[in-house]
Amino acid sequence: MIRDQLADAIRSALGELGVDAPPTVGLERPARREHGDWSTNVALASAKAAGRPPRQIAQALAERLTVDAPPHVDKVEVAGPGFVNLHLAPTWLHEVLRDVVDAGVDGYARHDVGHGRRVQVEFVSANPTGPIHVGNGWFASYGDALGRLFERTGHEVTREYYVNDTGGQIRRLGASVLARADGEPVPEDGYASGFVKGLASAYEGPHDVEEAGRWAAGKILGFIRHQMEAVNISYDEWFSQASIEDSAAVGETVDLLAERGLVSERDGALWLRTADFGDPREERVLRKADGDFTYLAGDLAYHRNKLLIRGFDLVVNVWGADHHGQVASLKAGVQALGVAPERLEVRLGQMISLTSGRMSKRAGNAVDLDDLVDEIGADAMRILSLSTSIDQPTTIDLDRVRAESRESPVYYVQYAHARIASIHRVAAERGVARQPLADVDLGLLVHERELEVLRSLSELPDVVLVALDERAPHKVATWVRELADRFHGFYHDCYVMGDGVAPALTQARLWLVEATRIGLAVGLDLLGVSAPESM
RNA sequence: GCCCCCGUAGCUCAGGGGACAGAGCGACGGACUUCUAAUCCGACGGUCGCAGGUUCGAAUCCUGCCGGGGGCACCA
Repeated sequence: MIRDQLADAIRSALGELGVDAPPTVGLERPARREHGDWSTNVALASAKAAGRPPRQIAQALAERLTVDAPPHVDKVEVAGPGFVNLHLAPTWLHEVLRDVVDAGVDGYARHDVGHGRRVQVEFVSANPTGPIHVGNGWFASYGDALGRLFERTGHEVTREYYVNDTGGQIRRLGASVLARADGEPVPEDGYASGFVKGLASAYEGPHDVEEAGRWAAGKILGFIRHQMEAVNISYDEWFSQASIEDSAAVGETVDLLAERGLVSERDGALWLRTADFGDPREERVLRKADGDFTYLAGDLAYHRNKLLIRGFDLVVNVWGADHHGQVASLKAGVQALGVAPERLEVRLGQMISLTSGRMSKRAGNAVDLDDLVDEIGADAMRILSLSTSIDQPTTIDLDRVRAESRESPVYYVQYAHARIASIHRVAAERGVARQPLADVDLGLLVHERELEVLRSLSELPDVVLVALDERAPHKVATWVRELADRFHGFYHDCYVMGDGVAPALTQARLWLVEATRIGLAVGLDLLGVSAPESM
């Protein structure tokens, strides 16, 4: 990789100058073209320790790198307070093209930082009391895309939906179904949605809230699964909460905590001491005075199952910010079970609301995910939800989303892919076969539009790693848009085939186009968006 | 009261120590006899909420304040 070569060269040049290099040599791609292809701030960073002015170090470094130039470097300049800017010959980008083509869709920007570690991503996990809504869909895209990033970086991923199929929730659902079936109004705390009403008319089981609730939850879950598949999401596991709570798992988990000497009884309740594990509260209740376990106890049993029984190396829970209050006690409880804290991550997504107000099933102002998908399509929905950080509270203006759906950024990117497919088709029609890459003169690719495309492609491996580290799949969306942007510019200014394009240039450009196709395909796949051959 | 997130162009958002702050949409003006105009090009548009601080350098980090959202149960 070019960066390593440059970093090594800089490090050894600094050594010859008697300057201690910082542990990592800061090398970045400047935002401005005139600042070169790569730029280093080592002179600025090491000035203080070296006791020399940064520009003086930069000057000496630039001279060394000019005399003993690393591969592709053809001009070195000192700029600003002490940056050393490296201007590279286009050959470095031609190597990028080869890297992309050699690796292909399967291999380019694939990393093995995970070393096969088993990661579970749990997301959505909305109660099966009705179809999931657009807000849930936002986190669904996020969780799935995060899983894709983990997969591409050498992790083994399990996508999981935790199904609340137990307790009061289910009884309220059952009571709502029975009330509807009897033609009575649903209870105050019930579910009055049209979906439940529709289910009720089909219910033929016994007049029992538990039975009716379980039946309805199963039906609803089937629908949720369908909603998820409609946005290209497939779960590996639908984990039943009842399977935890109806088993001895909760009691066992509490016993385990007791064995560790962290549990005490007071006022008829059982308390877990959590203060030592980063919880701002001293203690949390595990078993209420009425003998029932708390939600926390059940959740700890579930997480014991994830982390100690199934033994995932890393568990990532994607939650809405309205569950913020659960984080500290859960993390503390998991540590109390003896699990290293870094094995459990909770990503809180800020609230998604509609211009008409916060979405709520109870309030009845939620818009079902599948309704929006029917209108704008799954790909537009995914790009829309994956274009912004989950730290950003989002307000969706549905009228606007509908109105703008035809101009969705997704089409911009997909169109680039379709154009490429079209070029390949036309080339085949005209009998223009691509020669083996080794026989093609990539040195002909010197147009600024061509180089811009290649610069974007060179960034993808870094983008993937940063997106992974920051759990920020939207960075992939930003990148893929930029690649498409540069490709459209190339497409406009640089004909691949046609009058006045020499056969050798056609060959080089066909490979550039192919490399772009690979980049777009990788980026779109990471987002779970389709890459059409034509539009 | 305490905790988390956010405040960047008219709107929706990127950028989250680096050199003159970006994109889409909206509004303005151009470009199709070639591989898809779902495209391209140009111009317009900003006290990066406010005030201090750290730094060679702050939209970015720290502190305080203002504004918005969320959370602080023997509920799930």
